[in-house]
Amino acid sequence: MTDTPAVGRRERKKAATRQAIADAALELFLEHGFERVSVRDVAEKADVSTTTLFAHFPAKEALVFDREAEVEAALTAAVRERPAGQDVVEALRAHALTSWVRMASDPRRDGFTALVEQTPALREYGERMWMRHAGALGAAIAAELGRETDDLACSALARFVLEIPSLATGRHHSRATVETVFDLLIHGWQSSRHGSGDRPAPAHSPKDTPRPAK
Amino acid sequence: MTDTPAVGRRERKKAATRQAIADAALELFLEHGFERVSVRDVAEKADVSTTTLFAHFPAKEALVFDREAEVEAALTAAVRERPAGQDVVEALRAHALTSWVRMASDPRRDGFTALVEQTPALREYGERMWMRHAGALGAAIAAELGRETDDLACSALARFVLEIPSLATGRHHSRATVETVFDLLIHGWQSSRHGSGDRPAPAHSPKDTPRPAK
DNA sequence: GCAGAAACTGGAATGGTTGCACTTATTGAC
DNA sequence: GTCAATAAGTGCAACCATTCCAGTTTCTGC
Repeated sequence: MTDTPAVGRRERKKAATRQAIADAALELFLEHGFERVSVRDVAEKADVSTTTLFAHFPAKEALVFDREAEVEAALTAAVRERPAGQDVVEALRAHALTSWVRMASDPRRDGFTALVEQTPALREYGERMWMRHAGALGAAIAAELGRETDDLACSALARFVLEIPSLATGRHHSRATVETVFDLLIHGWQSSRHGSGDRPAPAHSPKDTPRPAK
Repeated sequence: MTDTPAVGRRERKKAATRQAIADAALELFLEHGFERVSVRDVAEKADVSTTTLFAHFPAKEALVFDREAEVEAALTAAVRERPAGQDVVEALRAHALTSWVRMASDPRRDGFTALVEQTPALREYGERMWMRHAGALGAAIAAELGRETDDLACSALARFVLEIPSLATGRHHSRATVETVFDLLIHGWQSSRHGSGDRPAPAHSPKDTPRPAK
């Protein structure tokens, strides 16, 4: 009785419908597998028409990744509202470590993670999902640095950072992955010639034909 | 009558069929647009069944990008057969400049380029296509450097390099794009604070507190 | 209240993709 | 040459995601 918090009944119902669809989808996918469940099944279980389902989600794969909007908001917020004096890249690293690594190691998400990693269509969709945010992130970075909105270096940095989740899948130590890739981004490939690295000639090299040119 | 070059009639015919399909597809797409041509149309024009079409290409979009295999081969060859003493990254930059930039500016490809850029499904498929080579390229780099096949830095480098074509689309000076991104990759973000860039702080803060630690 | 917008519905159509049972062509071995 | 094995191709029907359409119901602002 106390609050009419500016969100009307309509909006609430819409959100509820959306949530019902996403919940139904995840449950069915987890139980039977993504490709063995049709969108009609999902719509059925959520008690809506398939038309409605597609009014809320642009594709079957999107049913699994609700939350895109929030993820992008968090991403740009991480650079825009970073602690005073903090480097943009540093802010991104911090965000990656707190948000992504934490999420990856949350046991409640194990089923979800397994589902995505075992379903090619979902892995692919997930990777593209990250890249869809590259524009927004690049623009945010550029804005912070006072460069043109489509500044190449900023766009590139955004894309590279957003490759990290994809690079991390299938690797055990996701924290170390984040750290390593950020080191590479900050200091460049040049400095990454650690111990074992970059003396292509000495060890085994029959592969150095002195002058092929072309 | 002189050569039986180890490729039998069967293989030749198969290749011919594949080519006929790709040719028919490109011609129809260029004339009517990608989405207004159905795979059945393409099959029809190439005088094969749609079943056969899908035996040669895994998806409608793939009809446009035949040549994937060659592209990947060229990519790994670029690092494997680079001039003696040349850095791996240098070899990749050279490859990018000669192969990609040249291709982008070839007027014979204008129609093709326009088709891809104007069709979201094709742009997307094209971007994913590059990333599909990341595994092979990363492995090739790792092999050259004597690291583990799935070495993180190598995988990351491969992916970052393969982002370049996508970053370059829509930008005028594709050569400059390649150069800039390689500079970023080699020397790192730290060094990319060029002239116009890095004094966004006037308003709220000097953002380089050297040690916020963690 | 009421008009208009927005959410939702049911069903049919479109079109990419796959499965199946079958024919035809090529090959390698005898 | 003959033949069996195999790969390429066929035609068709089915599947399913996605969209279109023509409504109906439900909110919202006035």
